[in-house]
Amino acid sequence: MMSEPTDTVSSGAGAMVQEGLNAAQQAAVTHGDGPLLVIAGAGTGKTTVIAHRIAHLINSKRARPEQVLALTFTEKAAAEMERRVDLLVPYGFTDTWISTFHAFGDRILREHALVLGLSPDFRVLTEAEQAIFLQEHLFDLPLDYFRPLGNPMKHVRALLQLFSRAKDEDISPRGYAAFAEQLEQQTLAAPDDDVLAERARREVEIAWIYRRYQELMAREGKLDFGDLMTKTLTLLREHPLVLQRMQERFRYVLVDEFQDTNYAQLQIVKLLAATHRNVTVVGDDDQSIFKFRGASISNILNFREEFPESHTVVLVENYRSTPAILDAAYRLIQHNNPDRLEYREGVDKRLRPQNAEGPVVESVAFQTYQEEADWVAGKIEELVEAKACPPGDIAILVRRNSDADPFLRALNMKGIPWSFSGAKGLYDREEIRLVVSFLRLLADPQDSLSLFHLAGSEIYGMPGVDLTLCNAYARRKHRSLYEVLLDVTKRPGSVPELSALSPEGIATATALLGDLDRYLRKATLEPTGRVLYEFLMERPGYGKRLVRSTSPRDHQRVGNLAAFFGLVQRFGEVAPQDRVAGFVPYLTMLIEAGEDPPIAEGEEAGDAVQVLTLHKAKGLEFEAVFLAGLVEKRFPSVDRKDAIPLPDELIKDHLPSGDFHLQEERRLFYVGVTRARRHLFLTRARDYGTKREWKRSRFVAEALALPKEHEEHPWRAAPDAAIARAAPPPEGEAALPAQPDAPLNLSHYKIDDYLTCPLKYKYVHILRVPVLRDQAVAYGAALHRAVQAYNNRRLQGLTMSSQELIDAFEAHWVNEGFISREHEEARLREGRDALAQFHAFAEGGEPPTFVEKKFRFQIGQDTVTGFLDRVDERDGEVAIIDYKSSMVRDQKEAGKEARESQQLALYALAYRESVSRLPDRVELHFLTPGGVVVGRALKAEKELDRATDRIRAAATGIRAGLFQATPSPWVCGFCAFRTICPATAWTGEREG
DNA sequence: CGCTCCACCATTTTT
DNA sequence: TGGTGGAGCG
Repeated sequence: MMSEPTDTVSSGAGAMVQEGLNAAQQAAVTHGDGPLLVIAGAGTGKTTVIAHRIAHLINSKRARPEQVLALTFTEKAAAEMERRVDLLVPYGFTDTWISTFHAFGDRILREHALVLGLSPDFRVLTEAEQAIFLQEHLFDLPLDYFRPLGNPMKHVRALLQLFSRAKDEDISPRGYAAFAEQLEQQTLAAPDDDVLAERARREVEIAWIYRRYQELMAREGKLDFGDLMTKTLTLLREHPLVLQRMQERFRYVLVDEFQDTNYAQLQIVKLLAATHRNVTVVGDDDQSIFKFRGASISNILNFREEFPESHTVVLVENYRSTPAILDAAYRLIQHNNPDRLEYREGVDKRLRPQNAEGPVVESVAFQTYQEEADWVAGKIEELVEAKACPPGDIAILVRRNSDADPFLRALNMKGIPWSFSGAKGLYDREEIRLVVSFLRLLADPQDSLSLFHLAGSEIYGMPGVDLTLCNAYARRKHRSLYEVLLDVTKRPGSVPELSALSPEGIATATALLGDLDRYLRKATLEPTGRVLYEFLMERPGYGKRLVRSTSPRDHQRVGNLAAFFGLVQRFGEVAPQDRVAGFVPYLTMLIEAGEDPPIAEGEEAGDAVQVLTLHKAKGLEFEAVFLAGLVEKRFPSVDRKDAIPLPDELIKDHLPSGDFHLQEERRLFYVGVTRARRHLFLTRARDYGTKREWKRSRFVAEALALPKEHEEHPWRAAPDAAIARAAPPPEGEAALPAQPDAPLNLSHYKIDDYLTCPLKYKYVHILRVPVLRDQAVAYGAALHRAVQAYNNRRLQGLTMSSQELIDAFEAHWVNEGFISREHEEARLREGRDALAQFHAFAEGGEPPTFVEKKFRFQIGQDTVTGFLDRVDERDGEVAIIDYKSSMVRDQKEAGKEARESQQLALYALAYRESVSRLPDRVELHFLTPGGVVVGRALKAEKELDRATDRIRAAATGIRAGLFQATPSPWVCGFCAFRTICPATAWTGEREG
């Protein structure tokens, strides 16, 4: 072991690089050996200090460039650091390691891959790729609870997130298993504790999955981002020689944003510095805002315990903000005491303003969020016109990406350029969806949904009437749209029903099929990228048109298409053979796995108002900052746990007191406030488009020392806003001609679809756009048919054996939409089990009175029709029964579903309409492999009235031709039309 | 004061 | 579709 160098550098050394530094900064820069904690408040020159310190170590010959290791979190921060150091060191320092933690891990793991038994060209998977990996191995994994057959992918992302969190905390599969076993032991001691037993079962399952996941990944030479940290740690721990070489090599270790490090990263730093102890960490506990991704604030709070001999430098001279802004920040953050370094360690962290006093911090409230946004946009206009600051030096900071929308609209109205960092959603751009539909068609010409989309798109522009006619015909005849278009174009007159097609429509279809034919041939021979390129640039030349356009909007579309080409290229790099037929399923999996690449930057991003989330604003500064949407429940937000939380017992970051979540939100607010140099506005509204009245965020009061807000008059919706909301859509494809007198034929599904989303109704019931049936629907249908057959037999006084029942189920089985053969088989087994259970259950009961009873009744001029699965009339009691193939936890939940079922309410109404008597009860029979679970409920006049209202509402809308989409994340997430739906597509600008 | 039901509203981000 | 928190009831 080499001996530790002693601190022999005189105080004058390195004076060259210290010009312009204050005393504290100088102390940090010129600190000799041993651990150093730099507590750097916002705007106190944190990056300057690290850069100068690195330069100082090199220039003073304390260390050679290659002996310095500086670790950051983001590529951006690493690049900035490198640039700054470059300016300070007179000669090249290419050997200095300035990189992110992950890049560091990646590099040394590749260097030492063989020691660890890794392939040196291991591949690091993105999140979406991880999900695909798990999907492919889903049935190689020991899953039960976490792989519901109705939706096997349900927990995949949550599991991956959990594994990632486990790696943050340096928990190996073995460590997880030990924890799960311990829980199991506890259940032995408390056999009556059902909750504990359930928990133990799940944790054991997770531990198994975690272990298998790691094994499978290793076998295929794949790592995830978390592995870059944990495997590095393993390398350092289990290979003393490697560790020793590292310690000798990196004589000085510096860590930026130390409050963001997770437990595993701290362990790496500790190991690297274990012998020489030359570790400098720079951070600010008050700016720790990444707990959700593993940041362990105790790393910085407890640094002095880990390194008792450490020196501490506190940077408090703030060169950024006015005194008023710093006052507000300080008042606010003190509410996090006592869980702050300042309080715990007794240091004074209060920022000392170096700037002159500026305008006061303004807090403004509005009635509606539109007014709030308009005011912000107006104020920005003022600032820009008064030359107080250019647009690019102004920021609107929001808590969530979705809060940005009204502000972007308001900025649009005033023609102020903006750049929104949350602009994800490449796949939702219309130009991307079009090329995706094109590729899908090449992979499967029978994909009528894609053909429908492409034919009606701006590329081909087939007249809507023609397209609808062809589509409806195809549906009626159970043929694909492709086949129908072939007939219509190749054999004119062969389809008498379609003789009304316009010549224009036929010409368009001919062109489209011609192109398809050409590209279908190419697609088998040439790589994906080339086929796509020709489609865009040659025939029909959609891309060429965009490239030649002068509109900035089209330029952005071109940028998006270029980004998409990048994805195609990445596929080409990994695919054994790069063809469209392989690319399409890969892309489908990527999209389903939730990959969501950002869209191309707009033109004027250079000098545009920056709209950002607070998290993204960290490390930035602006002349003027608007903190918007400052109301309780938004900011501070409500605490939401991870889908599968990492057990508390396994988390190392433990703090003595306080409301963790609230403290973190407060730090986020603190980060926001301290971004501002001169102008700071705190805005909010009382109405954010929901029923409730939103209250002022407590943080506003804390920052400005305001008294408790007294309640003014209760809020009322501005009448014009209410009218605007209720008004029909101005125009566009969502509206069809109103047919005021047409009687409608409705069903439960039609009503439900319309009320879920009118545009969905239009797709399903008017345009009849074909979609692939979900496997859950196919499963349910087969189950229903079998039960129906059984009930019919019983009705006739006959019997049906369990085996016959299962045979009927298998006869109706359709292999559709399963993610693998194993999935299909498991699902078949589940169905057989459910039916065996049903058989036992039903054999013990009386036969039904009616099976598949048809009903029909009138509401106004409209007819409602449908079938009742089963009706039992016995001893003067009437029960309406509906069978469900979905899962249900217990009787209680089944009862709840029955109570809330709109379908059963409609059925009860139908029954009363036909026999003038209410059914005594309605029942849902859930057919689960564990047994039949029955939920019972009453449907009284109140529920029937509600059902009638729903029928009327749907009928009115349909009659009026109103088919405007009502998009919302959770409805669209299940909708089969989301890939072609214009309501979720971005065609370009946002409109007001 | 505690429980249950019902209405309401659906993060944050890096590698 | 699911968790949360407020309101209302016992």
